[in-house]
Amino acid sequence: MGTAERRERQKAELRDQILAAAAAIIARDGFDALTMRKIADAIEYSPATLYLHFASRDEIALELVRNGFEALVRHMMPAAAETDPLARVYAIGRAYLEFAQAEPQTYRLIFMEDERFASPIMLQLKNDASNPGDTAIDFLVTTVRELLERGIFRPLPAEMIAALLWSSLHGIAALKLSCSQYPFEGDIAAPGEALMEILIRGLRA
Amino acid sequence: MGTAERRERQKAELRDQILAAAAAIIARDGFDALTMRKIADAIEYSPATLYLHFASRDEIALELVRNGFEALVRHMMPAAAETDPLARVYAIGRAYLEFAQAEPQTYRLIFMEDERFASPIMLQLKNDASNPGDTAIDFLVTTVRELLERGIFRPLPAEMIAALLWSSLHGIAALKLSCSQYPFEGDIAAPGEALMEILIRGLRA
DNA sequence: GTCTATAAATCGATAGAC
DNA sequence: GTCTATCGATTTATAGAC
Repeated sequence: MGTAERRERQKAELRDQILAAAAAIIARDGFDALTMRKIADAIEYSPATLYLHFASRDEIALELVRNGFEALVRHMMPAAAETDPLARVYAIGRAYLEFAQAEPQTYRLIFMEDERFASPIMLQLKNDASNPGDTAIDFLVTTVRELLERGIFRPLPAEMIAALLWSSLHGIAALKLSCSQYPFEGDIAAPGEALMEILIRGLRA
Repeated sequence: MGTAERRERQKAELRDQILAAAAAIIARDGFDALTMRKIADAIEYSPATLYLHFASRDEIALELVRNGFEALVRHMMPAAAETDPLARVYAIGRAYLEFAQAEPQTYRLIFMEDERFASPIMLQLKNDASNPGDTAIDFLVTTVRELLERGIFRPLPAEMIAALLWSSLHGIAALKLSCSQYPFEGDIAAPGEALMEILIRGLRA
């Protein structure tokens, strides 16, 4: 445990502190409220110090999008463990909407903010086949494939079905976050359930 | 035609010029790029002049949201004229997605930007029964009612069905605008069509 | 490493001359 | 009615002292 290691560790710790403070600011006041000064105040360092760990505000934001996306995937993990594929679709959808409501600013940051931040993650999702099953959309595609193989769903492209299921749920979540009073008042779990029922009925063989 | 009338007219004209310039800026660079200075430059007046017609930047934004929403409704009018109710649902959905793609920044401004701007419009939509059939969501609710009365759709609350149809289409549009490459590459008309088919199949009696 | 101090830019909005 | 001039606050990011 030399001096170098301790320094490395402390540096990483401060980096994490920065990210945690930034995440807290976004969670409380939204992405636009994220400024270097506020982060610096929160961790009780000077703004200049932040630039020793991140090149710019955008770099912090991008890291937060990555972390946020991981949190979303983590939140959906239990649902992906459900054995019955049809029940799994429901469970995944429920978990997805739960996350959107529980961490609205994180959800917003990932999917509704600047395309500059969301796109890199999404494109990685599209191109990176290194961790099949570990990404959110793969949960859905895999499950849809299972339902297709069992003849429960009509023969349609699995990726298309998954994309439509996803985007439909996103529609509810996004509308709720952009206009909390209409057309969905209160919790979106019920409309989410109704939507999934309709969609799955429409997809059945 | 006295002097007073001319002055009134000229004042109204300048007001329209301001709104048009603001709309152009948003269409080109998005809502965040809308600043009083840029508007002033565009119409070749000083920033101070803007405050003779609008109290604040927010007031201009709110007016643009109103205008944008009207443009959306106008774009959907032809679809609402379709006689067959089932074909009308498709036509309304198509027109909706068309608008989102044709005027992405307007769509964004209405539904995906600050809730402060969207909500007043949406709440008006919710509470104002003065112009039934003249608002976008009413196009859909009325059509759904027709399909319910004819026994084509299963007996579910018309408002709920309409809200789910709308939010599902919004999901495609919003995802496209926030992440243009994934999961919907290119035009969203095809996935929109596929989604509507699945939904309507799931809604059939 | 961390700070202070500050540059350089941008913003909304206003006061007061004309 | 319109302008000039500017206030006051905000931002990201950096230079240079310690």
